[in-house]
Amino acid sequence: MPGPGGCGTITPERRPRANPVTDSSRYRPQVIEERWQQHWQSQGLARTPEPGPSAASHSVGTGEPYYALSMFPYPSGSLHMGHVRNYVITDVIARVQRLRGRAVLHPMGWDAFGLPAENAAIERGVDPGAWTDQNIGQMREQLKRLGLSIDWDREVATCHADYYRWTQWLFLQFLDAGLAYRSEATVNWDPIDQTVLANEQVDGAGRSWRSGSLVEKRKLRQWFLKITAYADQLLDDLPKLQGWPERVRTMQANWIGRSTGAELQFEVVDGDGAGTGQHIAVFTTRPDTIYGVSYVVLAPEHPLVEALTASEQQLSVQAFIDLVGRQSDQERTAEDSPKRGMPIGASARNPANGELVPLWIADYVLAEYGTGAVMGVPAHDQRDFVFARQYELPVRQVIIPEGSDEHAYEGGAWTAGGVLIHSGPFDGLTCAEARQQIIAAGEAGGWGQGRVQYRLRDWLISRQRYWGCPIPVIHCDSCGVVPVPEEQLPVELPQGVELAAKGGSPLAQLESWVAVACPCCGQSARRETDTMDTFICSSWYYLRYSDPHNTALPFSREAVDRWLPVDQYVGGIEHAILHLLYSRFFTKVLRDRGLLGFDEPFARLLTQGMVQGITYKNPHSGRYIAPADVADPSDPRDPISGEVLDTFYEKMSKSKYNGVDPAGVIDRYGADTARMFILFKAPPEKDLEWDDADVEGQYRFLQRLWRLVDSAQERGLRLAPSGASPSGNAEAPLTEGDQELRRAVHTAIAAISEDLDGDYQFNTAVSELMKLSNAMGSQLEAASEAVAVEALTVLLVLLAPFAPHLAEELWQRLGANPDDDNSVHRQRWPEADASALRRDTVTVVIQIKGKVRGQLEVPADADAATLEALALASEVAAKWLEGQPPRRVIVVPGKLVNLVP
RNA sequence: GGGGGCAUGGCGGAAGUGGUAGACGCAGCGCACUUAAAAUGCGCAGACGGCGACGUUGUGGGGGUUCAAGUCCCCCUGCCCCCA
Repeated sequence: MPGPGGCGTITPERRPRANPVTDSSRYRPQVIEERWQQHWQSQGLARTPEPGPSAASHSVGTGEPYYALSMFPYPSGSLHMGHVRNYVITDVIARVQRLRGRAVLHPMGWDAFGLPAENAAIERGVDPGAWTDQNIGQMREQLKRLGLSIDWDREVATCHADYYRWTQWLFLQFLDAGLAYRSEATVNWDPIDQTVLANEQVDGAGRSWRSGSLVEKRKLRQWFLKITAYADQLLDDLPKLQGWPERVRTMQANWIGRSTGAELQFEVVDGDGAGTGQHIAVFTTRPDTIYGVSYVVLAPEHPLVEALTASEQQLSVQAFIDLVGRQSDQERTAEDSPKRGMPIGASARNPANGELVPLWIADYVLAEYGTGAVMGVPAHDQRDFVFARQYELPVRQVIIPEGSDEHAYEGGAWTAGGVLIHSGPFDGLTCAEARQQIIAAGEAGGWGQGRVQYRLRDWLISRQRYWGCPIPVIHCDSCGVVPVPEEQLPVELPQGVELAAKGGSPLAQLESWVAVACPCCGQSARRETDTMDTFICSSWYYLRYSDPHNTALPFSREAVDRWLPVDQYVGGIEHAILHLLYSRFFTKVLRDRGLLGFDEPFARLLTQGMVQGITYKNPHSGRYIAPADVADPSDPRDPISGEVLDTFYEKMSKSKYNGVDPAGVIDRYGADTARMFILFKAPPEKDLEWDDADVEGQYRFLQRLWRLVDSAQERGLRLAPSGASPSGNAEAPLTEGDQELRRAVHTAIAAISEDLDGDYQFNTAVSELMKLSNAMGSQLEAASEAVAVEALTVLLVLLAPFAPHLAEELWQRLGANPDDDNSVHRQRWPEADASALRRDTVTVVIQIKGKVRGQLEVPADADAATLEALALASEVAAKWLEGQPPRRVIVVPGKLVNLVP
């Protein structure tokens, strides 16, 4: 591949300048990029401006704060293309905002706790902390090669004690607020990783998101955060997030899953039909269908099941419970899976009409949701309908569509609205009316009440793992759960723990660490040995960046309110639910604690698409083939069998051999090419197909820019110190060529400014840069010096956010002095000059009945009547109207004239 | 099953509030430079017809609204995502 080698042995300075085809006119990113990265670092170009008079000396960066944030990475040790895309997007945003005069915070850090470090420790006997720090070091160096304008002075790592000290401090805030509690719970137990998982970490097939093993159910005493207490706020504030993608808001709303309905009490009856005093509470969103109940179903885990099961049913019920226990929630409730259940030999009384209905247990009812019991209304719920058909339970219709007869809908459940029948005093009411009145009747009769139910569960945060943030509490036999006093924070992770042991928390095995005096009574007590879910650590890191060196608090109120909410957050769609919901929850809790003064942490969210690599697969063997082993990409064949391969793009991964290493791309083309390619190839939120040929094309574009500036330099053009606008005047009007070039320049300013405002469209912004470059390529040579210099100045400033190294190099080559800090990155974003965009004549289209038939060059200020007259007089009109006057004429000034015969 | 999104040349993708479809780039073709190639520069390029100026057709398929539809409405097909 003819990549840029950088193999010349003669330094540019020693070459004679006369020959245009010299090494000095070759773009060699390998030489310039590292130099500028070091220079910028020494100049503090990415440093976050602090408020106050000291910063006022410089014109740039003293404006309103702007916070540009990428989702911080897990430090795996190697950067992949998904990271590159994420951080380049955020970097462009940060750089544009600086050029626009904003004071920019653009930080980076590490989501550094988690299982990979612990697994590496077990497999290789290394210290998880040392392993993680080494990875951080590697990744930081890789990131720096991208030329990101990150303020590294604000770097945080969640696994460092100076960070997790405050994670613990914040946990104690939750504890103090009554939002952290311990509870015995059925938990998802991962038998491979030997830990519990949050519901969110179990996939649709009931497998661990990390180990992939089937998750088991276990009862354990666990720590929870009471996110359900904020369910309403988290849902109701979603409409505030207009800068978020609609689908992310929808996903969060679905996840919270608020449903309004009623909790109704069914009294258990004995064999003679007499009440036993025991009640089964069911939750339903359809209290209006209560007269259609034909049975009540309990979750197999429901606490009353054992007591209520008739003795002759004991064996089969127990067998059924065991069977269900092996299924995941998803399997149990999937609509297409068979519903299974059995009667337990007891009955309950319908509180509305006094009827006795049988009690069942079934797999599709979950103990965790609602009350763990539902009323079965086969006529008006599809799952109940399927269940009833299967077990020959009665189906009674109590809702009919308005105006229809009652037998019209027997084929399946009628789940839409209608009018009540067979419902005693409620007959004739609409569903909505009946819901209210039946709830009212229930409240009056003591057998029901309105209730709001959420799909959202409390957040299980306990992990039986070493490499996480220790939960800062102490268990004392006499005082109970005692928070570790603030001044004793951080509770540091101890060294030398045996990590390979299975079956519980590694910390529990280190007696010297566990045994501690109770802070309350001084008696011997024991530390909590669970660590926190790493999602806790990532739920507040964006706050810490505002004040990363604070040793008295996680952040000061002043700093956090100055920088937040984050103006633009950028990251993967995979965090649409968990991380973003948890962060919103944290923000609201901390607001209620008075620690910060805003409701939502992220004003705008950009979810960038995946980076996909070209993937070859043998359709018969199912084997993936590395692109390097495919001899002819236009006819991809298996290198061994010669079979034709399937070709497609898929997310880059090792097992598919379709990954592209960012370091290799930077080595070959430089960071600027990689940045430009990624931004240009696809809109930011869409998946991006990595294509070496397109990368090559992007490199050629940067080379063209290099040559363009090189020849301008040969001509002796230098950047003007003042930057006065060469707009011409009456005595010395601009030539037509100058006007045309200026129009191209200011069109680019307007278009790119538009593309970078709010909704970011980097792909079209880059294409506008290309257009400007094309225009300059043909017109710069003939342009006057003033206009040419303006064009060059604008081109380089517009280029600066995208290809920062090249823009800076060319800026300096055109005469700016790097030593007096005249960086292209400290310039002002240009303003489009409306007078440059003005033109004397414009082309309008002549349509005949909506079809384009010709064009007309007209004065730009021609009014509708003039345009109509010109169009009617045109040859096009003569040809198509055949002498008849048009029935109708539509004129869109500056655009078209439509003649309708 | 529910909710959301998408569908435009050989390919990636452009097209404020309906107003010249295909910007920009990749791949391709032609020309110039070169002994030649690479690189570079210039040009062509939706499809069909025509030597041509042009004409017809064209944004997944079908219908509709409109002077005018990629864009708005209805139906259908396919793909993707989320929730069940």
